[in-house]
Amino acid sequence: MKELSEGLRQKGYRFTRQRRIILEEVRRQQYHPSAKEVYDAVKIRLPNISLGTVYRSLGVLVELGLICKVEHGEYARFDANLAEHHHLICMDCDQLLDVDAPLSEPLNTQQFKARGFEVQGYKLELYGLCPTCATNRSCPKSSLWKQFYPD
Amino acid sequence: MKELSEGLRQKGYRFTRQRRIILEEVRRQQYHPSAKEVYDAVKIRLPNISLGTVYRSLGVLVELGLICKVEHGEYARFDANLAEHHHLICMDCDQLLDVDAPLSEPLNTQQFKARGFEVQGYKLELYGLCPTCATNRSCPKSSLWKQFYPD
DNA sequence: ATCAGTAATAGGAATTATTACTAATACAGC
DNA sequence: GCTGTATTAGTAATAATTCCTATTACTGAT
Repeated sequence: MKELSEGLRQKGYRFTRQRRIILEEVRRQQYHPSAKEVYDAVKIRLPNISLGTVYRSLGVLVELGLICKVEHGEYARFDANLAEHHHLICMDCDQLLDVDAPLSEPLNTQQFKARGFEVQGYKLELYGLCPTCATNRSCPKSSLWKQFYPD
Repeated sequence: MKELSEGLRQKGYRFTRQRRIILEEVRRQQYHPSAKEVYDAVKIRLPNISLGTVYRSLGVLVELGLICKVEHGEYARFDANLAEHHHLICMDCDQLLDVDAPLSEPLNTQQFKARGFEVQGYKLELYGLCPTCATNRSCPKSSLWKQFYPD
């Protein structure tokens, strides 16, 4: 938690119980929680927490670089995984998953300079099948089956 | 417009004036328009068009693969550019721009297979400076200047 | 061309993620 | 502990998108 208190002080922000617990709960979630899901988890420990505080605190944590925000679909999701990784949206179960692997060939961000762009970073979003759905697909009882026998 | 009427027929959808004009207007816009901006443009030609129709039609056009949807920030944007390209969000002027260039080294989507992911496609979002802001940055009256003399 | 069946539309209401507002609270420095 | 002020709780407001329903207008058959 030192990085939180240090980061907050450097920006002139205050170290509050709410901010500490919100960060702890985002870190505890293994799937990317929405603001509402963070709120529900924090509410168990701080029953009077307000949703506005969760939104504001998540914004501060993103600003400090302690979590990142993934905008996909109808609401934003948050992620305490700071290692270089990418995200995959499974086209079968529609889940958002971490792909904890750097690219085998690092992306050359200088290649866009010729066109006048100065690229400083990037986000890579992969589309396909997650390990679970990729495995089930080869099985007759898989999701592929559903197209013949829909619910 | 043949690809529109054909695509609609294949899905069992109808070819309507609204859908045709909405596609024409998205194609005319050179910057990625929001649903509201498409609505405003279409309204000049079809004064009674409703916003709901624009949203529904844009959804159908995405489904047919005639336009793509870029979700970034507070609202979705639409893009009739079907060539392989990426998007850059300028960290200075906050605009979303097309980067009309395929990667110099094509991304190897098979590299994730070892981790169980079957990657079928991807979206690459670049962060940095657009040509205009990158040029202005080297000038004293640039946006960099603003950090010393904020508005 | 006319007709019938039904998908699509117009118009407006409903939904919902996120932000804004304000009085009360609690952190930080002395 | 005291004081100044950032932060919070609670609630209202905002705004993108979707939903609802009577009416309109495509489409395929006559």
